[in-house]
Amino acid sequence: MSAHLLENLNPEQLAAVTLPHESALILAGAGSGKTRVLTTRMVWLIQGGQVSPHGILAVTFTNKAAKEMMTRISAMLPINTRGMWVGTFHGLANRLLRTHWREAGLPQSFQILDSADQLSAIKRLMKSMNIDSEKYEPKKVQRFISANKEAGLRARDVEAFDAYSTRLVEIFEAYDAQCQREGVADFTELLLRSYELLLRNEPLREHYRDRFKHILVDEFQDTNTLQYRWLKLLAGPGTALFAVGDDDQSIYAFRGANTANMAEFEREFAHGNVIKLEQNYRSHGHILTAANTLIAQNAHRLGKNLWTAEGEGEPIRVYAAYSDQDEASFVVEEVRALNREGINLSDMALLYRSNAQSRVLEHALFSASVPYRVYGGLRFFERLEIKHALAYLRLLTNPEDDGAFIRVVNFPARGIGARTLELLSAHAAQSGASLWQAACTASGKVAGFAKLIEDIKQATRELPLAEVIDHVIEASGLADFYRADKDGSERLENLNELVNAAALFGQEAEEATLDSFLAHAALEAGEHQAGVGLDALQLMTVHAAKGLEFHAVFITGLEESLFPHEQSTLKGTSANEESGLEEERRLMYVAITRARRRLYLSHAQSRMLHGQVRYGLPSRFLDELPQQVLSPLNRRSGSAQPQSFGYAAPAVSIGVVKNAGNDTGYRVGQSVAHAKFGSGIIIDFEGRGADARVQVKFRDAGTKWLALAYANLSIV
DNA sequence: GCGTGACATTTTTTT
DNA sequence: AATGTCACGC
Repeated sequence: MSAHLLENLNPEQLAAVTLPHESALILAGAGSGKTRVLTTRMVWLIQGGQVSPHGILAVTFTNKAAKEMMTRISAMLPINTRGMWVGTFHGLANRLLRTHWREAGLPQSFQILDSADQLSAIKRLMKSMNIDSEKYEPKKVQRFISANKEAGLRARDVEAFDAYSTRLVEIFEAYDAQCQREGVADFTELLLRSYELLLRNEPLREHYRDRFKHILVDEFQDTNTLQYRWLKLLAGPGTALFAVGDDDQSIYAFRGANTANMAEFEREFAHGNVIKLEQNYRSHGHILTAANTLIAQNAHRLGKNLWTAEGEGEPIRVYAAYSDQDEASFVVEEVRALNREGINLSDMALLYRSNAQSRVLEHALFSASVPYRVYGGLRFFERLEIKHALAYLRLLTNPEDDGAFIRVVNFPARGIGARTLELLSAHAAQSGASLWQAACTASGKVAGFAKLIEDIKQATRELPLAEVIDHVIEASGLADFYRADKDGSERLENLNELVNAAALFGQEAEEATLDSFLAHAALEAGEHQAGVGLDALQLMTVHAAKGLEFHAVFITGLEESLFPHEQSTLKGTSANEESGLEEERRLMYVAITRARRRLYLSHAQSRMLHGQVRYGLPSRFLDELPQQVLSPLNRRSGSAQPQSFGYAAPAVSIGVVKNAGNDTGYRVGQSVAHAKFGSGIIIDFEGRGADARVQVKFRDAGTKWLALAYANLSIV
């Protein structure tokens, strides 16, 4: 074994990498070398002859993480890594189902529905069941179905307690039946179906249990109930489960991630075999102190404190802006200054809680000609024109796919409207056939469509993948449609890009069939964006920043109801409120720990939200940080603007400033303090003189109307 | 069957 | 503000 493999590992990392063949839980803090430990262990196991690449299963959450893992392993190991099962939960589940489709009760060419496909399938189903979509919102139905499947439950396992939930369960059941009929599986179905397959098929289960001597899981804190069960089922008595995670970075509870899995795993598998990686190699001292102090205020933790051998570094800069625009221009100036000092734009990140906040920031960056790149948003395979092209392809390989049929039967327009389709689906339902089968016996325009698909099928029979797609785009009329559309050139380019993607896939994939390409498109909606090489400022939500690091990080919009987000704490029971706030705090923790050297925190007194000016109080998270590592920034000197934190008139740009009478000295947007209710901000007023009343939004006491004559508000 | 305007609806996101 | 959804009229 090459000796340098284990060089430069600290004692804890070394212990984790060289653990014997036992299950273990690795609590790996932010920046503690988690991925390195994971990949080094795999290489160590293989090089030491303890296991063949064939006997390893490694699971991640994102394709990016899986790819990263593979790249690192290939760099360390000169062997063929093909036989290794490294991938996302969904990717691996798909692999199982493709191999054992018959046993799993699926057609060989089953197709994968992404969330949007799933939603339209639900809408279609509800229409056919005559269900009022006002009373049962399709999105809620989708959440209901997904949440149950993620908990490992089928419709028959769900207990209904009233008329409403009874109906929901009925829809759930009908939805699964429809998917089965059409030969499609949604994301969660991949997991649930492969779980059930292994559960019921003992020989198969034993085969895989025997095969996988080591199962390694990344980002374990993000697993949901079903994923954990899936892992437990695959792990036999001779399997060592190696789970790496950080409960403090669990930020996906809102979509089913179950933090309790970590504690449960410790009890069920690790049996005290727990290693904590607490040395942080990323951030300077003050930044870590801030992160540690903040997260210590969460009650539900496994407990862990990061430390660094680096110095304290610079203080954390806090900027109180008058408005969102002021905040944006502050960021622009700082970014430019740092860039002049030699920091690459790509080594700086601009983070926000929700996507809607990027607009103002983008505008300011654009006006100042600072190159930037926004992550998130519409992914390549989710674009409309791509979805259409893929639907044609799906129909070719799986004619039972009614969702694909509906999507393309009249796009581009062929004069097949709602009425015609209604008749067709009634006809199909009557004879228990798919829309495609019904179309084959139809006449008129529908028959023309059926012939078109048949012709394409004939013409592409012998063609390689990329040419199939090229032919489909032309023959379907998609290309002509976008050529005729004056705004269609970008969409045409994307369709071209799809052909390129297929060509690339043909070169790289083990088997470049149409089915595998379609699965690839559904499972890896990936970062197909151009301009990666350019030096540009990185804009993204805090969620999207997890796993990344930057020299300088700006966390913007640190205001109550924005971050922590009001939706996260408002609804539900007090227990939900508590856990919601804790998740927001973990989110803030993730944001802070992205920074290596420099961290900026900013909040704005006023902000445009939903087309209205809103006044917000500074986030409670700012108060929860140790004040000695913070350095409040004032507006650059020489400015005509007032300089203190809260005591300032809103910037001119936010519109009309109401004055509560010219004699009171109070105005909308002003920070005030009340003896009993604490600090707050004035959001409205009425009356004048002795009758004047103001509406104050208090940090902790809610929103109240107060008479100025009695309230004795002090200006903060 | 198709285009247009009124209307609601705004967290976070991967697969 | 901006975007998507839906009903209505041609």
